[in-house]
Amino acid sequence: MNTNKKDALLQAAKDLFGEYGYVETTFKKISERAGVALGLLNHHYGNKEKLFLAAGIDVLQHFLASLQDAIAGANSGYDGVMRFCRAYLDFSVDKNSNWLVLVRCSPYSDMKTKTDRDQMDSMFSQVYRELELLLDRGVRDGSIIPVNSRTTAQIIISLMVGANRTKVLTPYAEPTLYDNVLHFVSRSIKA
Amino acid sequence: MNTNKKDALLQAAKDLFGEYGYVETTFKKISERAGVALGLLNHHYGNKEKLFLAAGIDVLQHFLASLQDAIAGANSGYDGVMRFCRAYLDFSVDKNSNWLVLVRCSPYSDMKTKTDRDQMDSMFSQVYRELELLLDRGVRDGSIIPVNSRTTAQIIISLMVGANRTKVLTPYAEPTLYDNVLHFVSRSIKA
Amino acid sequence: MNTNKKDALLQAAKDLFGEYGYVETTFKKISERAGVALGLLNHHYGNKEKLFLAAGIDVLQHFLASLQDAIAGANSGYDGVMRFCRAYLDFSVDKNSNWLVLVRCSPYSDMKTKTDRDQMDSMFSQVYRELELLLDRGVRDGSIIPVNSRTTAQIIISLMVGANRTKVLTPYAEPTLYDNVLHFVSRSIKA
Amino acid sequence: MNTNKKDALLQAAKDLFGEYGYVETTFKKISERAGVALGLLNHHYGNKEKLFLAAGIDVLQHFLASLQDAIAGANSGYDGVMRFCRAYLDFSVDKNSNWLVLVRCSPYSDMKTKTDRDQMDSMFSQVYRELELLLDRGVRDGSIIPVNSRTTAQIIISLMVGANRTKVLTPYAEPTLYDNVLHFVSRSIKA
DNA sequence: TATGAATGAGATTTCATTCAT
DNA sequence: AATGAATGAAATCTCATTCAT
Repeated sequence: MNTNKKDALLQAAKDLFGEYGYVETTFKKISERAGVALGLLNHHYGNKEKLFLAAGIDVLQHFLASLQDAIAGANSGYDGVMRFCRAYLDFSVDKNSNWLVLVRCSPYSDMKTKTDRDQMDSMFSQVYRELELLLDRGVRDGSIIPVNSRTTAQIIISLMVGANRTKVLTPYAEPTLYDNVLHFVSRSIKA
Repeated sequence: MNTNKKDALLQAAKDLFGEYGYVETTFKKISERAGVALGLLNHHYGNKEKLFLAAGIDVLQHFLASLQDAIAGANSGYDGVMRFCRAYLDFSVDKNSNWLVLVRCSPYSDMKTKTDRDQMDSMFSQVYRELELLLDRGVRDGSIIPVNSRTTAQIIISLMVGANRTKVLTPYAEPTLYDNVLHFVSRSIKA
Repeated sequence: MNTNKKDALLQAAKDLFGEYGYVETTFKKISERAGVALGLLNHHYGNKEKLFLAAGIDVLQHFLASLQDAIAGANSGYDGVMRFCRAYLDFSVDKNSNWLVLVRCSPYSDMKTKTDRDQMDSMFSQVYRELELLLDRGVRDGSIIPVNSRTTAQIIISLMVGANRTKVLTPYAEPTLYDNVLHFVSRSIKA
Repeated sequence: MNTNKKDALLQAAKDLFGEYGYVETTFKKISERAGVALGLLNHHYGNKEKLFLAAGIDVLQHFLASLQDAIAGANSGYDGVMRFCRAYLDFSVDKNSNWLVLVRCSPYSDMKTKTDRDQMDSMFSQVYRELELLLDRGVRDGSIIPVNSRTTAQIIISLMVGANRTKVLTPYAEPTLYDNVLHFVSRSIKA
């Protein structure tokens, strides 16, 4: 159904967590934005941390799907890596991706429940794995210079993370930052 | 005096903001850790946000001093850039630097008072400027390949930011990440 | 329902604001007197000032109703004015009217929210208007000497206000003060 | 001396109590306005209520002196009463009289220490006594119609009180209110 | 007399969560 | 599933007052 109240709550939560961060986002605000009763939040999602986890998982799932979509048609390892990076950065500035939920605040690393933290971690690991596979492939098919895929993946993703934060959280990012970053990555791995 | 309670409060604040983040750090915890009365916090720092700002400014000042110290004796632009990066990463894992205050949570970007946000921003800008000067110098003295200093500075700092977050906030950082990052930077700018 | 907690809170607030004044009346006292949880106050009324406003409005509404009731059957302007004054003074010493809420302290004139202050003002204005109409009628029907109704209304109400304060706030009011005031008003307007 | 710190504190207290009321006036504000150290307040005045009492007494003393000054040269009882009323109302709008200290808030009637309340009461009684004496004199010298001086004094002062509150606390007072009140009093007692 | 750092009780307010309907 | 009144613990902040200097 379109007017699914459980989904409406999740969407409102993603919007608000991304916009205001974890603590400034209250159940009252979420239920009002979603247009449903306050009590429904605990009913459907248990507690705030679980709701936050659900929001994060949801964004991460779309993120992963978006990356996999982007790299699906890559015709070389190098091409795949570049598609990966472009998709990463694009997703991070897509108005509808609710990316900020993952950026704002640290409750994912503060999560009290180990299980929840693990669930997020394992999804992030999947992102790393995709990039490593592409780097390996590139080294094999000769489109990428010989590099340690694990090490290089971590550096590239660190660069994505940092560039993204510079872009969305600071006032001094150059407009061309993302393009520059892509060139930089290309230059540093291209065979 | 040595047993300055105002300073004790600031130190306790830096410790706790770094360890628990902004919201989980309460007045009660800070005053207990500092061994002073609860009311002294508002007496000396006005309110929580101002105390947080004072903590951030303090860490940032030491950070800047540390960077400037490190690059002081550089014998080339390239050498300076490498010293800069090493000092950045070293500071970020120095147990006594309270670096986490700057990493954890977003209140610096959420700060309600524009003046406060501006104060932090202007200090961060100084960090950028130092790196740009070194890059320019390296291009001039031939130790660095011809690059746009502004663009390159932003990429390098993005990489520092991302690598640092990967290191301190996630469980999957390789032990050699920082070394790898330094090699990577070196390779990408060395003439 | 009969055991309405929202209403119980309002009643407790009226009692306590009248008895102790604005600042000495705490949320704790109110919720204890009403027999409800502390948090319900903000849930239902938002904040202390809004609750105070609600209490004032409520008293004022009963006051206005009481005045209108009293003057309804007046058979002349003069009779109406006297009924008005008697009803005013009676209400001000009625144990159940919570009149003191309006007398004690000044937060109504200190109210931060302009809208709230305006709401109170417009209700007070209605009191003036009622008296002016009666004075006009009295002048027309010949039961009152020719006076400016606006001017006279303000003087009469000033006298009510002052007599009331003398009665309820000072220790030196004569027992017959109210009767004397009524005679005084009668003498000064009767044709 | 001119720069007497004790006096400076009292003056600041009178200004601020009148402007902001009892509770909104803090020791910090007073000491800052007076330009002296915070601790001096308790040192000189003991506690807040005693300071407030000192402020009230001081205003009341000037008030009494002002009334006595005004009626000193009265050439009839009637003339004296009119001088009394005019002086009352004038004082209440004199920018330098700090009259509002007596008007704002009710702490005088809430005062915990009986002795303090009594001290204020006895000064107010003196005001009543002055007016009663004038009324008696007027009845005797034939300038005032035969009235009960005690009763009439209380009514006249009630009118002063009410008119003053209407003037300084409400937005709907007519500009000519005070003049109208004086005429009204004159008409109601003149022989 | 003068200072201002220091204290801690107490106030308002927020908010996740529970629960009767 | 859905509602929103009700709860109470906990947070920030205020401020008169004390006290060492």
